[in-house]
Amino acid sequence: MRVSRLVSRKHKEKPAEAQLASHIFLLRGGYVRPIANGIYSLLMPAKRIQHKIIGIIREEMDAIDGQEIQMPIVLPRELWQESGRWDSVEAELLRFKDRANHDMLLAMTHEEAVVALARTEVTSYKDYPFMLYQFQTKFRDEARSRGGLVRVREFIMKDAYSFHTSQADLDNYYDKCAKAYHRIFRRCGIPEVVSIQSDSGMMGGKVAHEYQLLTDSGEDKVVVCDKCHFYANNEVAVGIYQSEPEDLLPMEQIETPNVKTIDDLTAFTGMPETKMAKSVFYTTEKGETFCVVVRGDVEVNECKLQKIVQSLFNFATDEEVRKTGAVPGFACPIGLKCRVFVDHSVANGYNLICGANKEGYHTKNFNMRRDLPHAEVVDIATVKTGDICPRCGGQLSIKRGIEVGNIFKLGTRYTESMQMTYTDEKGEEHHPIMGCYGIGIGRLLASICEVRHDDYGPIWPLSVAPWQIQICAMKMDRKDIFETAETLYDDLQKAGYEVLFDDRNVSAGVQFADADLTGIPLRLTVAPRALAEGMIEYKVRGRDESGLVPIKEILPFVKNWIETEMQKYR
RNA sequence: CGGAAUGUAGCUCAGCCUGGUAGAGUACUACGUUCGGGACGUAGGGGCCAAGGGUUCGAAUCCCUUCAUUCCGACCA
Repeated sequence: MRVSRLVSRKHKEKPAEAQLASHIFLLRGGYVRPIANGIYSLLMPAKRIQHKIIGIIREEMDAIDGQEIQMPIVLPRELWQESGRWDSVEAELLRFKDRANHDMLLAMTHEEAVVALARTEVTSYKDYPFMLYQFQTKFRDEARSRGGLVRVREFIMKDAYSFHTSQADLDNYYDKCAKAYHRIFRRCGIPEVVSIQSDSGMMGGKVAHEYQLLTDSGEDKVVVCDKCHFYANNEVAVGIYQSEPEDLLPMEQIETPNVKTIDDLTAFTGMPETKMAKSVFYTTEKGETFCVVVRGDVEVNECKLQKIVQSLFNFATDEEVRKTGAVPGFACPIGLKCRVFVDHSVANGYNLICGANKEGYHTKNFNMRRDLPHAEVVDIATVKTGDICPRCGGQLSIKRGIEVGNIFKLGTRYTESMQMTYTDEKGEEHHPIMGCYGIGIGRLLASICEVRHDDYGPIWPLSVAPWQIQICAMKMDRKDIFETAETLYDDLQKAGYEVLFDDRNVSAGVQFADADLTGIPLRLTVAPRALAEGMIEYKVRGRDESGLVPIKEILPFVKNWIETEMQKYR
């Protein structure tokens, strides 16, 4: 490709709307252009990167016996009614009517479609297991897209669905897929992606993992143990809150005028937050108020709480709190007329301070096991830096990450609701067990840029770079330069390399700056000084690796360099 | 869906407070001088100042409404 022909304008300045490095460079480098909120066009450089990423993923999916298919983007309402998601998924699902006034939707995921396909194709146990996958556009009407290609509304995803006749077979395949995912990220040049335990959210199912690229610019919170390399999503991570055993002292009331918050209480009593029990009240959508008790230093994890309560909720008003018999600011979980959930951090504590349900008073020496024995003990704590790892006793910390992929054990959630069955060797019918496996292609592209760039632009790994080689030619108006550069371009292309040739007669600064924004790994420069010696210069993007190569030896040099470099991405 | 900010040339922005009919840099076109890390000069093209309504003799500027974008939350396979 010639730069002079390439439709991909470069910008010197940071676009006003971009904050993330990947967003800035993808716009500045002429990779993507926004069309509407969270909807982008890809220009040739980005399209080529996407093509390479898809190629890598396809190889890895084929290697675990995946069968590539393609399902439609537009689906009819009936399919999603079968699974129940037409009603359970709200605004994120884009619905519309066709000319016959029939309800349709833009697929945000393809479980329904793949089950509809597979249930008529596969009816015997002999045909199991199998995995179907595709690269297909998804549309999710996100409340807030952001970060360029990191969170968009329309995007291409590799989604794969496996079908099994036993849990053991799914477990086995799930592990194979997990390994394939690590290979995919390694081959895409981001081997630091980690898999973490996650919440299965609206997908249903029990076991799920996310693949997170840990980076400060990520939007997800990830809990990490530096000692045993345990990773978990903040929504499911569990910390341990141990307390030194103490003798149980008798409860007593203390006078605490105007002391309402935990901060007030630590200041007033001189005791640490870890000796406090904090009561928080919520009211569900149905209007039921309940109380949760956590240690003073612990934040309630509302995602965990939602799963326990099985309902949406908001903070209770003071009036709602009073109805339970508690006094706002001096609330105590004892003797309330509502459900009470106690976090392990409080259940394991000794002689804590809590409210007294009496204006101006708190209670000393609250011991949940003794004083509130029938409360429900649950895990509703938000893990924070410094908490104890449940596996190894090391320290947990919170890091940020970008979720570049995920895998789920779906079970029979969809095959039951959509009545997909197979006949086993005894002639009995069963619902197959499913797994599903996703990778967002555009997000992966942006993520690579996010962690592989310098001040001047992206540094694409050779395995995904839009082109393998960039030719810069200084002073294209000189005949010797022109002829050498053109010949080099021809020869490299004939030898099968992907070459971007900057054939413009512009200054070195412009060429190099644009080359940096394009981020191609190997740059060859044809310039007067070296050419006088019969040499061509090479420079590796993002590294202190450069030198001169005799023109005659350029093809073997390139061959060797590319082969050596590609070793890193196998 | 809440809170905040911003919409002026392809891009980055000034002008707005204090109303008088549109500016800079960059990018683009032509010519000349330059030429190894975003050169310079001269000339030129390019804007319904987000949209709609109002106030006014007169609105990019003041007021109202809507829309869009960004940031922070909520939400999110």
